[in-house]
Amino acid sequence: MEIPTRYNPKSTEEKRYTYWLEGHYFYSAPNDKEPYTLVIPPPNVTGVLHMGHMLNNTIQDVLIRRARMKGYNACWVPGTDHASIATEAKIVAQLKKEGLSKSDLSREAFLDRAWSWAHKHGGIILEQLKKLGCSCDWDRTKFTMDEELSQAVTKVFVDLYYRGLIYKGHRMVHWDPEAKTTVSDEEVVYEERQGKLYHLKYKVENEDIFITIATTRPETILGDTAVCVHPKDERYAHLKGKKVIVPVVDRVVPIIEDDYVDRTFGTGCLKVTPAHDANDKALADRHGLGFIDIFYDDATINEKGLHYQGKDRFEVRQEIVKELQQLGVLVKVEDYDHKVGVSERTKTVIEPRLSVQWFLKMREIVVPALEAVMDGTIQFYPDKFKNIYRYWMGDVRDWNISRQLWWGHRIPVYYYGEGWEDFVVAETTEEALQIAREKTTNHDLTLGQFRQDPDVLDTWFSSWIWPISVFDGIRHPDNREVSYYYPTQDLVTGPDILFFWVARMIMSGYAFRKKRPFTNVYFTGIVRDKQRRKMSKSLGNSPDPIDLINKYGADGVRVGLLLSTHAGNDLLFDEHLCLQGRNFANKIWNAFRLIMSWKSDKYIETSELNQVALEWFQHRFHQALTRVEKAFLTYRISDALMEIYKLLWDDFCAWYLEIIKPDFGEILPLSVLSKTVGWFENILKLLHPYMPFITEETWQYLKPRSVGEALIITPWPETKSYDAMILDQFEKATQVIGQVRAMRKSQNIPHKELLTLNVLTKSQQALFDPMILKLAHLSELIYVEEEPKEATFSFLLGTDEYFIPMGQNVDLPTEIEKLQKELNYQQGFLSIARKKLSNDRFVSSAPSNVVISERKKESDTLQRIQLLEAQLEHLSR
RNA sequence: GGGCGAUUAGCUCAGCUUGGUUCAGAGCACCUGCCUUACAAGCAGGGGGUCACUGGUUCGAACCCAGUAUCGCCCACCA
Repeated sequence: MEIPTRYNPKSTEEKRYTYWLEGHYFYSAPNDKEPYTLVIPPPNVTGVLHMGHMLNNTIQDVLIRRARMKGYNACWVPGTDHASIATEAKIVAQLKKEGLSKSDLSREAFLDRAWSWAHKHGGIILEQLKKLGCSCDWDRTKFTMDEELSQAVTKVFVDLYYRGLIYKGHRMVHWDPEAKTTVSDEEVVYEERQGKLYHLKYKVENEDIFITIATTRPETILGDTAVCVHPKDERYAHLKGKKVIVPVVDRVVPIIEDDYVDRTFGTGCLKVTPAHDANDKALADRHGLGFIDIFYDDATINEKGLHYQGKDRFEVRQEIVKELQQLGVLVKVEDYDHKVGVSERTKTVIEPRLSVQWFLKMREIVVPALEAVMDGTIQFYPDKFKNIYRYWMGDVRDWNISRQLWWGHRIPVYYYGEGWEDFVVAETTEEALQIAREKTTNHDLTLGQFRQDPDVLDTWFSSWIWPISVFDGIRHPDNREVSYYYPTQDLVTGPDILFFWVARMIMSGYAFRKKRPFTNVYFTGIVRDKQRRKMSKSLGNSPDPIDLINKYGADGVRVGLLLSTHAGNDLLFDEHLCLQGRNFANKIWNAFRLIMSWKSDKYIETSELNQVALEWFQHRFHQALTRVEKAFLTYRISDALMEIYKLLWDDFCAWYLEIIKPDFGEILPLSVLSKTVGWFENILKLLHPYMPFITEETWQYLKPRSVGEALIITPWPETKSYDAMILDQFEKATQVIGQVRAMRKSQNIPHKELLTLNVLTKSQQALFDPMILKLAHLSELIYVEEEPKEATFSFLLGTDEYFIPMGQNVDLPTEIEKLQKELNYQQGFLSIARKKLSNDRFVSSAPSNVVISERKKESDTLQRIQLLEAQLEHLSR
């Protein structure tokens, strides 16, 4: 095989991904091995891969590949989410382009369109994940609206209904007038908006006095059913029990008193619009008031709004202010900034509205879910999210699960009477009919008299059971798959869906399997640009991930993303990171080429130098591996990568390969070459989860491999203990080399001129001397008893002193200055140590080992000062 | 309004749980010199930080405590 001089990511990636697919390496089925399971956070079926997905799925792929190599039965389940409201919005937008609206189509025709859209776009994002290298078991690909998963959703609804946890309620809900549906509390986001506070005066009935209220939404006076003051407010004491006339509509409404009112805000008097404000509704309930709904479902004013009927709420706001002014009741207008709730999906201002909806009771279901996270049964990384979780779980309100949409799981409720009062809940219409017949004792009841609830369920009502439903564990709780794979191991997701998804999966896990759905949750950060702006389509600051892959290679992009990601920290993405990843891939490729270029012969004897190098690298490798394992224990995935990065680049390439690199024309002993290949292979193993393509590619070139020897399934190296002393000695040897190199540089001594190094030491450690000789270009290294007589350059390491004979053109002043600087530093250091030691309280209070080490510092420093002074004197002569 | 977290080199972050390890580490960026026969997507060398601020505890504080400032996040019905 010809090895290309340059690594070619594109051809390699296509070739290797096909190779893995054909080898069925991603495939998983229950067996005797211990499972390691991941379920993908299902992206929206119509979505396109963005940087957040890239990060999230790269992390999952690292985890699953590592688990696979560690011998687990690794299973990563991919899939997509139907994303009820988001997808429906896209279809509606598509219709709009054709001049159609949703109501122009029948439900069936609309769903046909949605399905064809889903089929057309559904595969795109998964194909993109393949480009990234994701090793999902594609045979298991699931969609939340698959028949099997849809039945699970229905079963869960029915089950919870009969457990008394789902109920139908007339409540104040969040209404999205754009999508014309309710949304849950979590789907409302609050945005700071500049607004106005309007002061309006209402005339008191039969009297010539007025009361002034303050409101940000003057259009809602059309629905006023009272005004309210604080019972202890002296200013309004004389108005007790009286009535006022609402301007424009001329409705007579009572003045009520409630200590809910903040006397210091506005005028201390507020208007009550129970149909369009949750607080007002609560007030109205306490005081037995009625409510007047003034909106159609698109938030235009309905017939209650007189001449405003048919106009949009914001338009009406402008117009009614003018009318109020003309009526002379607009007292003043103040600027007022406040938070406005908008729909997460459509960004439309949410309209609080009274409506009949389906709710899931949260009180009970939350209990085991909260406990599991608090007692560590489920671990969050980083754990600061525990607090946030606890706070939210502590006062979560019932979950509004019904949506006035068509795309989604239709609510399994069947009405058989005239209105919406008589209904049955069942998994199938047949079952429903049977129940209804028994309930009504009307055995002539027919399917024709049945109407299924028109609403669908919140998207999250299907994804909250995802870890169970992908293994069909709802319909068949004891099936082999779910028994084997559930609970899953890790969940990797963004903190933005902590409440939407993570919390609810934990609830459903306990509600339906009495077990946690996963053991660990790794929260990724949000991918931002360098200015810390969230990456988004509208800002145009988000690179196309596929472009990046084409430019830097999938491995390069993966490394770029992972190098700077710390759990829970936002990732400030910069293309430069990918460049670093690509350069790293290049480094691997060149190390590989170098090794492949070496000739070997089994009859050549291993030199002392090579033995030393091999000895050291073994310890260094196991030190790195130990650190990698430790980092993974706490999901410090970027730390682990950096450790391997340095192992390959600094230790393997810069030191090890340089040490054993044969001189021109030399041939390596076979045993050295094969051991070198072995260490390189070990590094490839550690690197494989991060950079699957280039590692598999080089792995396959290194040796002929059978199907069972693919890197992707090669066992992960065993951690062994290592000798820190040897690593220290090596470290010291590298410092000697560095000092000699620096000396050469400052004195312009060419590499070709071999030098002699004299060492004056108390602690002779000659193990790495051969390496020093080679890499510092020395002719010899001599241990001496005392300082050489002739003038030399010198440097200190610890208490060892090194001397190099001076050549011809010596730059003495530079040398003297350097020594002087060092001397000053040492003297400063000495004074710090002495200051401590002269403090009686330090000597008496500090632990003895600290005092001893301080004494050693003092004596060592003194010794160094003496050496430096002697050198200086020597040179100054 | 309530709560949580952060503030360490130009940038992104470790270190803080258990205060003392030769006066703080990494990667990137930067500076200097090198196209040396794996790699200029590289090699060798180098500079750079009163650990946000103010107090306190202690023989000793980046680390523990209190306060201040700035930033970020989550929650919340003040019209």
